[in-house]
Amino acid sequence: MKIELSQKQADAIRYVRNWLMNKGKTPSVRELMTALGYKSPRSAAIIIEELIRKGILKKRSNGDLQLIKDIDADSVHARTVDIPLVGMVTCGVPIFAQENIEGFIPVSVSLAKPGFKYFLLRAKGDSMNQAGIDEGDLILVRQQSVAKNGDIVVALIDNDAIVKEFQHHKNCVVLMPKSNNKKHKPIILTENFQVQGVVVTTIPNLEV
Amino acid sequence: MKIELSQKQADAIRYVRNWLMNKGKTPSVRELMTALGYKSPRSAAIIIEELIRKGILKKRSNGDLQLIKDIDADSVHARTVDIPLVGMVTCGVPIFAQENIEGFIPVSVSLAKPGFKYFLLRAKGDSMNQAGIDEGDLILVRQQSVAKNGDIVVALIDNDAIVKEFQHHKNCVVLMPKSNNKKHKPIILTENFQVQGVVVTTIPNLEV
DNA sequence: TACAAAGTGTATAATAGTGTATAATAAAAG
DNA sequence: CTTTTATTATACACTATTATACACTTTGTA
Repeated sequence: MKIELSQKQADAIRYVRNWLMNKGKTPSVRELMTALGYKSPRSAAIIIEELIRKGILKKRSNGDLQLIKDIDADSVHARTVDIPLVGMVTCGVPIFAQENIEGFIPVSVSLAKPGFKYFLLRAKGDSMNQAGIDEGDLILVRQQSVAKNGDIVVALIDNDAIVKEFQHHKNCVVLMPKSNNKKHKPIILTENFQVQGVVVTTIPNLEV
Repeated sequence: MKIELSQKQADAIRYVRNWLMNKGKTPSVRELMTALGYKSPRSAAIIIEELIRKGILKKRSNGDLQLIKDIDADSVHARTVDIPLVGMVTCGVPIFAQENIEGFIPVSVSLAKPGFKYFLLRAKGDSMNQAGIDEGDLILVRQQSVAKNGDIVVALIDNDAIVKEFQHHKNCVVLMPKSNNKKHKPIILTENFQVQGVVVTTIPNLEV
């Protein structure tokens, strides 16, 4: 199924995706306006309406946008798969639920191997900079609920997605930070919590 | 039944929980304000109003807040509370005094249950290695002044935090070492000494 | 007891940002 | 030319946040 796109609409999609990758959220109407060279918010709003009508964008309940499908994926790059970018993790909701997914980013199949389930996460804070993960990086995570000692895992703690080193001891599990910054503490847990996945690789933030 | 929470609201809940755990009361509007990074009490008040509306907080007759239901600790999302790490115990100073606390470490609420007061202690020496406590281990201690026979208790003797097995006899209390090292002797005390707490669990050799 | 200081919850108005809608204008097409 | 389309300037309603003020309680001190 081919979708007809105007030049401006294609630009808008690319812009939304880049904004999503670099800032972790979709742009506002006025931000899209200036990015596309318009001088009125109405112009950008019309582009958005069209893309929603074509099923590429969606409007969430809170008003934010959501990038449903990536238009490059089915046309140009055959050797990529669309991996969901998980934003704010909503309380009590599976990490792959619709409301957690900000959009889809094409990732090379040499990283995201067929047969496994992956998601992308945006790193915040510097608690993992010793492990090569800096603020704003995108983290490619393979979904699995088991981990072995030394794995860098993603876990949901206190309504936040935490990325730390997994250490299983006799009675408990400790999630260790890999920062040299003393302010980052380990987290001590019982065994009855769920690991969301293990980090495969990180994609450095292109911006800055 | 799921409750939609914004990030700020989730932060607020965690903050209230920790405040409750460590200070025995809920924070004031302005304390929550600074904790959440706001600059106006109105902003924190709105968060509180929302959480009251969602049935998570409640306002008592005297105006204090009350944490009605913490989001149920299911297997996916682990909840934590910040437990003070007590370093060197200073002479004559209560164990929870500011000068004794090195920092706070998040511990799962399934280990540190709300309603009790806990602290973490670093084990030194090998007097408890038979009981699975080695040098450098972190010990999670529930604060209480009574103990029953067989409990591993923390007691302050001669300005030192001692971890030993509690045994109450007719006229005296004996603190038994559990080491196979002969140099560690039992300590015989009269009843007028203070038990600081009982050991809940130990975390092997955590470098913080 | 009286007073002052600090901390409390609450309320108001102002600001900045948001999405959206209207009517006027400019460009393109018939 | 007229008609249609795209774009503009502008306004409106809404939300989040801010600075600030007010009335009240507690607390220590003179």
